[in-house]
Amino acid sequence: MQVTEDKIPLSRQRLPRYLQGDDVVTAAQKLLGQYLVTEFNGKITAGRIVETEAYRAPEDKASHAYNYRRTARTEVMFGPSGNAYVYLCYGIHHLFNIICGPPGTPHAVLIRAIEPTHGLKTMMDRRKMTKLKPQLTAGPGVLSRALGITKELSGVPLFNKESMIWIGKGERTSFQIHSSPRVGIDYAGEWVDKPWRFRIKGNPYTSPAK
DNA sequence: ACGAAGATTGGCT
DNA sequence: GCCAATCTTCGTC
Repeated sequence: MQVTEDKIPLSRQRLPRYLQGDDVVTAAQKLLGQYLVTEFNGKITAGRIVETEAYRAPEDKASHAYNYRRTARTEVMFGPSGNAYVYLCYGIHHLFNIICGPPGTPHAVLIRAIEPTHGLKTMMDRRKMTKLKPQLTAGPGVLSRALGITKELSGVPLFNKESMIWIGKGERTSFQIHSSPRVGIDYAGEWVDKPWRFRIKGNPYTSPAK
């Protein structure tokens, strides 16, 4: 598998308007094709976002912030849009979200998969992999591990000049978006069926279908 | 080669 | 007690 590095711009950007409005479903689609980038100890790792899910609290039962539920964990979702929300799943996996919506509205977009583009060797070291395979970053838990993202980063701004993590502007390329129901939320009643999972059609780095 | 099944931990109600 | 993603192991083709 060949991946071309370095040609792709990873430049930081200012907080886009679509993250501040109340349409988190559109925001989840607009984030496809952009780059999720981290830099720790001078090591840059990045990948193109190829799969997302929208979470629309307070109405959305599948969200941790359903019905404005505030806990130590969810508190950052009530903070500024454009910040990170990172939580622990199964006590092991750190799942990365981008906070969206008008002030006080706890919308979020979960990043479910990226296509690795920069720092492949560093990512494979972190994942203890010797051969490049899609499972390097195809899945919300493994992508965080590859990029070095942990819940310590929950609440940090993604659109300022200094963060160790940011959203790099993607080049304008055309692709088809495939939408389907979200996964792992069987308890969420009527919200189970909303087609709020978005993926770049045909991309091999999207997480396994269910 | 591929799929199903089982084991695993922390945050919440 | 309920919720969740991934790795490993063990079938079957």
